[in-house]
Amino acid sequence: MASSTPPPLTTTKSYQNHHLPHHHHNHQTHPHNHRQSVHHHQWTSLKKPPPRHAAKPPPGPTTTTTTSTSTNPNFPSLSSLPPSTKSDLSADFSGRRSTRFVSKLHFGRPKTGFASRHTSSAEEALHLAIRHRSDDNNSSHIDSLLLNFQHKLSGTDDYTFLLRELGNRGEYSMAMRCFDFAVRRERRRNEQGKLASTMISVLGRLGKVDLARKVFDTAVVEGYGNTVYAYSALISAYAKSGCCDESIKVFETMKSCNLKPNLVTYNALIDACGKGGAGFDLASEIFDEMLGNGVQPDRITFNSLLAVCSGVGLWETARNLFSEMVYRGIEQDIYTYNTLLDAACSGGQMDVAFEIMSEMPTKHILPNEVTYSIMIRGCAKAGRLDKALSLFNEMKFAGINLDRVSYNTLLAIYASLGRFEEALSVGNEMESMGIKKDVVTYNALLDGYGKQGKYDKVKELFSEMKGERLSPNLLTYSTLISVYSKGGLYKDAMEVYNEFKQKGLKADVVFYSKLIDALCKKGLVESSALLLDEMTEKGIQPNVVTYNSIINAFGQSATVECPDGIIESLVQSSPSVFFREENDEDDSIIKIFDELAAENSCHSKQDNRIGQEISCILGVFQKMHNLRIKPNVVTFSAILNACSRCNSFEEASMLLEELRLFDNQVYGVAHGLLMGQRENVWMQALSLFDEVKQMDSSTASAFYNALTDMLWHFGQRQGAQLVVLEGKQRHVWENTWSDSCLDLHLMSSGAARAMVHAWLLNIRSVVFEGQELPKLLSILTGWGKHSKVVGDGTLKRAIETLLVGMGAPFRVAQCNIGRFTSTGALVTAWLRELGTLKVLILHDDRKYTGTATLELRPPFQTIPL
DNA sequence: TTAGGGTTAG
Repeated sequence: MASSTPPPLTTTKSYQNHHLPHHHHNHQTHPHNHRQSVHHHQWTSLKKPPPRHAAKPPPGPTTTTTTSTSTNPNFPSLSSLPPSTKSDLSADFSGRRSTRFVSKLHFGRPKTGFASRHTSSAEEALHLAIRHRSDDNNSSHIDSLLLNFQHKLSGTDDYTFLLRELGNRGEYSMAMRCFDFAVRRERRRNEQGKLASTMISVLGRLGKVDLARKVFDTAVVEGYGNTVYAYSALISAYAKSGCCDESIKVFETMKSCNLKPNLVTYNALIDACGKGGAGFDLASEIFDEMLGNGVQPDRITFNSLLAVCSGVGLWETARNLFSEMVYRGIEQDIYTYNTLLDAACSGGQMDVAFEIMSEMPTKHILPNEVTYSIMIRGCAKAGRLDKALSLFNEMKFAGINLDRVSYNTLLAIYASLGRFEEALSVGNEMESMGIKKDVVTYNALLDGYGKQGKYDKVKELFSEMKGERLSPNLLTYSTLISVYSKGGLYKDAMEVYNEFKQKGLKADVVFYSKLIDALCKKGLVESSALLLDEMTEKGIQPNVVTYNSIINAFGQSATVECPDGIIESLVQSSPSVFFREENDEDDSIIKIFDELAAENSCHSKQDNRIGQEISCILGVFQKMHNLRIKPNVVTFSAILNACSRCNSFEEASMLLEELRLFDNQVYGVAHGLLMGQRENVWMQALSLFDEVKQMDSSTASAFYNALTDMLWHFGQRQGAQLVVLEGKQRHVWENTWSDSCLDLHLMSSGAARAMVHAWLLNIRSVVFEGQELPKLLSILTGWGKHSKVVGDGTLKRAIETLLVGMGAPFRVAQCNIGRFTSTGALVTAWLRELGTLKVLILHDDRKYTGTATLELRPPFQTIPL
């Protein structure tokens, strides 16, 4: 799979990992083969090595460089784990689906399971503090309460109990007052230090990392903060807020103060890698450093490493880590299993996930509500909604109560399907169980109704939410702004945006990406480019999602030149170094909405903005490359979709050819198939298809849809059919066909049309083998690829045209306008007609004959669309 | 010091 063409214009190697073959070293002297004693249990060294050692040759080198194996023979470095993926493609192409980490964290998880040595007076004080809390955020009553109790409370244990319990109830300002009170009355530094670490930990748990930092800084200045505990607590606080860089800075400071990091410190750091999305390499380095310093990893270390894998989509690595745990005699717990399951689910390995889940009871670890949430979400993402819903029943049957997350998950599934009655009834059940709807619940409903264009309902829910005194958050606002923009309700979008600003909330990359996407979908590339500038100036780096949205906007119509300035601004190589101060005059979002709302009201010709040449994509791609934003499979699909919207074969083929310089495997396949060089690229194509199969079903089907659409569009119809059959064979679309039914829903029109031909040919061979066809034959189109959009019958119309053009006897079913039916007898008769085979067999317009000549098939063979 | 939910690209 090595590239025949070197990447261009580049000093970095960011694309080369697409081409690197794996190094299968066969070193007999690999450290794994020489493991001897194991620190946990003597007997583990007698056990068989884990299957990976038996089944695979010793793994090749990885990126980390370390000498820890020599300093710690008990615990080899993780760099001896097998490669994280067998893929020849880079992990970037397959991509992690989420680019936001911080908001995925949920703060306020109560601290449980610690043995507290507090007195009953402390409990009494807590109950009084809670009972008398006021709604207006005024926590001053706790001061007098503490004064009353100070003689009954017996030292640090009581105060740390109060801090933790107030923290568990979200009462951080009361906790802060309690902390100030306790520190003031304490003279012993080490006791003050304990209070400070507890306070930092409590604040970190609640996501108040800036406040935690203040407590820490004060503690250091006042001479009781320079402890491993305080540093570890601060590292953990940054970890919980997803601030990996900050965690590492604190860690470095800690070392420069000659404090020796311990197991908790290292675990918190690895946790920070997971939550901050730092990638496995960094976590692995920290792990190695830990070993080098003689700190032995434990269950939590491995659980946190697993979480890193799950976050960045390294399923294979997660599996290997799990084996490593077993091999090392480190016991697994429910966290281990849930995290492993999460890694499997996000790696699209649902079957494996179910297998793992079924093994849990044999290890005496019973699935809990977290396990079920993970599995349900995995099923839902993989498009197995029936399975997701049945898991809820299984869960109830197993006597596991649905909690807030489970209810919200279930509700979100229904809302995303537009099944609002069921969504609302889940909401009611949830409330009847004493769980109030929260921001997440409302965000799911707003998104669901918004996607269906039910704007009145959106407005109603938004005010209902505020009526419940729930505070809309960043996601609420970005959902609403995107919904309104896509619906062309720019005035509403602007109002929501103003409210968002008044709240003092800060936009992030997802906020901008979502808005850019919405504007791109309206063909407003110019405005999108403006926003791209603005976000960069604000110090918010666009990511692959942002650019994918922009790429999607190209080729919407191939008639208009790129407006002056757009490309320059999209492609300019150096983003502004100076961050802009925020003020309204400078706010592009307001300007844009203002203008659009005005145009809207005088019915201006906004559609004229649509239409960019797809050759511009090359510039955008180059810009991504310069910014080291790695294109992924969605970028690929977006580019192919742009090609399908372009009528110029030359432009499309040139674009793909140029893109080969960036990634020869991926774009080489697309280009080769387009040019009719099937024999040359088919092996590469098959391995690309195998890679895509590893992704979740919607990503995979988007890939096949885009590729077949493009091939069909440019007349490479036999090629399109071969591709679509590969997709079918890999179960990209579920239950595609039987002798009696062809299900085309979730397919693009190109994929669907190629599939109809293939299915009819298959049926024909059934007939010619002398078998009888079923009495009734159906072709289902659903609502096409955008099946969530009510009333979008593009696919249905394309299939109808195709069937009529072939003279096939299928007709729209009376009871279901998305279904074409015919009788077996009629279809048999038609298939036996002389001319039928000819219209069924697809041809390619272009065949590559080894030289640069094109072989065009004669026009009389043309099959009508 | 460890696990699950909301958002973006198709």
